[in-house]
Amino acid sequence: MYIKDLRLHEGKSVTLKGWAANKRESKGLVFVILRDGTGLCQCVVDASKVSEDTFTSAQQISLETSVSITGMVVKDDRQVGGYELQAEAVSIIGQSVDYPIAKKEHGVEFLMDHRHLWLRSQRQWAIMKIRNRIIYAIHQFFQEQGYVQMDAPLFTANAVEGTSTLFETDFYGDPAYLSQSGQLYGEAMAMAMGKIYTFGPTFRAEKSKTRRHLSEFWMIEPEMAFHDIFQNMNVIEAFLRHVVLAVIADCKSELESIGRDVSKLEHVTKPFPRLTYDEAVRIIKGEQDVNGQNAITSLEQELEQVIARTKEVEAEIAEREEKMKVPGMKKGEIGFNQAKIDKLKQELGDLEEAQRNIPNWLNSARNFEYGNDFGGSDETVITRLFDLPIMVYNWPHEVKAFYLKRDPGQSQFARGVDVLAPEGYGEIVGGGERETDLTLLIAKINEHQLPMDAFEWYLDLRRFGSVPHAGFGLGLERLVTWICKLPHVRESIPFPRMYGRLKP
RNA sequence: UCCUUGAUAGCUCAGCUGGUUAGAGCGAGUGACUGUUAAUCACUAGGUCCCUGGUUCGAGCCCAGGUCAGGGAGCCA
Repeated sequence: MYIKDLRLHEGKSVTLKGWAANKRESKGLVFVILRDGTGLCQCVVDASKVSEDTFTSAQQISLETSVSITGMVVKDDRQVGGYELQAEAVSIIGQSVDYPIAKKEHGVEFLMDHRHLWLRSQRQWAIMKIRNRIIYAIHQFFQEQGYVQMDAPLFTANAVEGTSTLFETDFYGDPAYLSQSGQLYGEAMAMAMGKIYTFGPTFRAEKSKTRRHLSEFWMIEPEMAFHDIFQNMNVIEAFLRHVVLAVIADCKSELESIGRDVSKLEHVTKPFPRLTYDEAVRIIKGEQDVNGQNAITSLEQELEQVIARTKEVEAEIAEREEKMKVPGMKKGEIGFNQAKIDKLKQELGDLEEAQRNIPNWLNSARNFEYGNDFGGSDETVITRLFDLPIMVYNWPHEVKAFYLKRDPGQSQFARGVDVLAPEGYGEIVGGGERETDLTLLIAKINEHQLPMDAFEWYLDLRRFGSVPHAGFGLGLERLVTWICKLPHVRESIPFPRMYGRLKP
């Protein structure tokens, strides 16, 4: 019997098994908020209605103790799930002594050290439910479109992209590297199946400490034979739309409980803007407006707003601190003011952070040099102007991977495409059409100083029935982060692995 | 690797220009209360002020070096 099904059993006696998410006690009454993975339910234990043993057990329940409670299902609109259990019998399954995560705000480091327990809290629970729905939607989309799922190897002999970001391991005495991408293997399989997608972990040893980076993340990499870059963009757009709409349809309450504004996500029903690199650069530098908005001036306005808000927050903190100095304030009121001040101080810290960052971003946008790849701040600057994902294609070939096809008309460009998520989230997809010209490919491998013998098998794909093909890679955690509007990727995966974090 | 901010009770933090015995709220424990939603109220316990060295009559506070963490850059999905 699960909490989500209580409404089917109104007026009947049922048994729930779960964990105590909260407990309150009065004389002769114990209130337990039970959590079973499907929802929350308040259970009321009344001393006058149950045996002495049952009541003693109820009193012994502490935070996160696991229990089995039998009782009558009663409708009660005051409750979270709309129902309440009036207990008849209570038995403790496993005690929980001094549960570390209190009903209170905690710092990042403390929560990350207790990730194995943090996952039980409501917000993390909701995020993981959404992650699960996203994963299911991804498989649904590709399976329904006739793609074959394939697993690429995780041990590899060579780098796909830069060599500086590889984790080296010992493979029977020889160096082997944890995979940065399954794409080259995906291309091989696409020549067997037509359309494939990989779905697995990838590893990057980047010493990055930002809100967007993990050392271990899950990547979805579709590859389609007989597709060019424009068909590729069609697939990306249909795919992202399908996933977002599936989450909106099936995870309404989860999105609501984490405070996500669903109307912002609903914009994905509109066609995704497709910009060339040249256009995108003009927008970043403020030379071209988007819907009457200018990248540079709107960022300057934001900086002004941040400064104004900082003054407001500082004034409110000072005012509340002054009030608290006056003697005779009630204890409850002191607590209330203290909580407010703590919140405001946190906001103040974020605002000060923004005041340090925005001028740097403005500088980097104003001085953007044509021909460079976009940095994190450039992505933020441009995506703030849009309310749905944008696709940027035709990049200078020097800044992109060796396997991307040169544009036949303009050989300075490679047919790569990046998808940037809105609301400042940045790159979630990178992909493009693959180079089919054997000579150009060999030249590129040499140019990137990659070991030719490691790529002989890949070159075979061009020697034996080469066809135009394209594909892309989607970072699952970045997608989850955007859809949930999380402040950091670390909350988008059950146990994040990142620079400086290997436990728990 | 670089820039930047920080480390004080189990947790979140305050601690003035260096000054005697380091504080609050929450949590925990005990007690009161028959319907609570982070319940409320009273009392109690709880500290190697991150580490090492220095300046000083005196260091939680100043200086130097280190460790760990937050944010950002580079790199990337």
